[in-house]
Amino acid sequence: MSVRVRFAPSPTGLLHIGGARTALYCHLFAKANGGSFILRIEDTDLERSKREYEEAMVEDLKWCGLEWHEGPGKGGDFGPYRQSERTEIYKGLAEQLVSEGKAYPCFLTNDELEELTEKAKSENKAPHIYHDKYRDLDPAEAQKRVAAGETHVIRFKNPNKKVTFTDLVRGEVTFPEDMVGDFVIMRSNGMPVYNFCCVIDDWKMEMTHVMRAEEHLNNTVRQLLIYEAFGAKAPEFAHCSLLVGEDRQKLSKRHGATSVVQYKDQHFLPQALMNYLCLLGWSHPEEKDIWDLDEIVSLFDLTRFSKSPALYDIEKLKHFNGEHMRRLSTKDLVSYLKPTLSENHPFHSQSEQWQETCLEFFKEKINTPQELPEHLDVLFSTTPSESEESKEVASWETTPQIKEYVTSEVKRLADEGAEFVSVEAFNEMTNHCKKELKIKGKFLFKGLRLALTGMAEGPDLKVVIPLTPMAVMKSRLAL
RNA sequence: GCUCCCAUCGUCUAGUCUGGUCUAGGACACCGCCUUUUCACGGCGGUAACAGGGGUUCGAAUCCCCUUGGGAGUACCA
Repeated sequence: MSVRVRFAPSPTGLLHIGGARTALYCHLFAKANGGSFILRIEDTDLERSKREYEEAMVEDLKWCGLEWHEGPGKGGDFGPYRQSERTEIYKGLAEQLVSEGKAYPCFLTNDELEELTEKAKSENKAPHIYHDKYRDLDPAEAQKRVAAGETHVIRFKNPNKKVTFTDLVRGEVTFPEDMVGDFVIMRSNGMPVYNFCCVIDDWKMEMTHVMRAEEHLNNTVRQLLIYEAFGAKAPEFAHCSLLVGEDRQKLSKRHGATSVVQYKDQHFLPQALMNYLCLLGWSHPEEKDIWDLDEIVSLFDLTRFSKSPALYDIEKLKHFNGEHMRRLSTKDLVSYLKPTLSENHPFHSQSEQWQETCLEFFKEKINTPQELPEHLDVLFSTTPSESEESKEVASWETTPQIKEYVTSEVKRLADEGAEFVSVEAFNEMTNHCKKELKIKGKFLFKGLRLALTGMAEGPDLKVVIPLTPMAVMKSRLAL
């Protein structure tokens, strides 16, 4: 039987970094095994689920490069893929359980429920211990009350047995018999509850593996019980570690930028995000750290998962982004970085050739597009630096000599129609200062730098000067 | 409270299953040196970890137990 795994988000918000990682693992696992990756929308929470969130998630997933084989809008043999469109299936199956005596209607009101929970707590017992009041109500009587339209939920009649299963990343896990009690499977509004519809769908959609985050580990006991009630074969489970923030708590909005779309908006490279996320809980067999997804699919397997939670660190993500950016071809590099610059940035008015040379040079100095503009200042800024160092260089008696000379030289070149000061021209200036003005060492180079760029430090002048537009040069020299 | 999970540098991790080759390896960050007119890049190097305690064993980061610590769950959220 071929592998089938699903990513099943709830459209109650934007795609989260943690969700993206889970989706990535599912995608990779399916691909590594020649199986199918399915997208299923878990929108049974009517109040919180929004179609716009679903649409945004689809977009973000696509941006991540995680394509799926079956899902809403895409089709497949096991649809519909939106739980809100499958309520009849759940309803029928819930009724089946009731008729088999494996589930029962419960008429507890919210107030009663709360009271019972408080009572259990005050007695230091599990909160759910008294929720089974209607467990043994005569089925005929229950049926009558349901038919009369009395508000009710459907509870699962827990056989109260110890549950053991083998998790693909955690090994054997055992839960005690009294862990969950008679839990709700159908809400009073007729919608199923997560643990119920999740099982139905994984079963009916013939999932072979369920990969999800550790927060769901405890849910597995309920789900296993339901599979058993239907006599259905449960899929294999793999619970991967949680992603945590600085405070070691589950990563959430309050930890800052945790939505995928924020990284998209900040122009991170999706391949860098995926690469980094993948390594947060999974390790490459040869400890390689920079790669594209398709380079590791054949290597991807469940045995290399870490069991402990991983801390999400944006600084390291930036490093990954830098590495991936440097792997881009010149053409891709330009089309990646160019749109990140503001529309009126002087970069855009330069030639294609110039842009390529420029970015090939500056890519070494940055990890993210945000860092680019400040580096570009050395080519475009006409505001001289006011740092201590600049003041010192300006105070040297050789500096005015250099400035006077290069000013006349640049003027001559400009008058001749040169658009840039070429490397050759720059070298000639340097030699002139050296031979005729007898200036050398740091007095020469720092003086030249200050005169030509207005700054005391920066990248190699031989690269920077030929890239500086003549108009900028003239402005700096007050020509 | 109860249940479950987890535990190697500040962080992500390799090594744990199949004890010895681990005076614990790599990466991010940090620091230093080299190169460079400067900064960056690069190269080289450095600081830094097996939570604690008991076992088992000739030998334990690796196996067992306890303690401690952290996390998750305990909903008519998923």
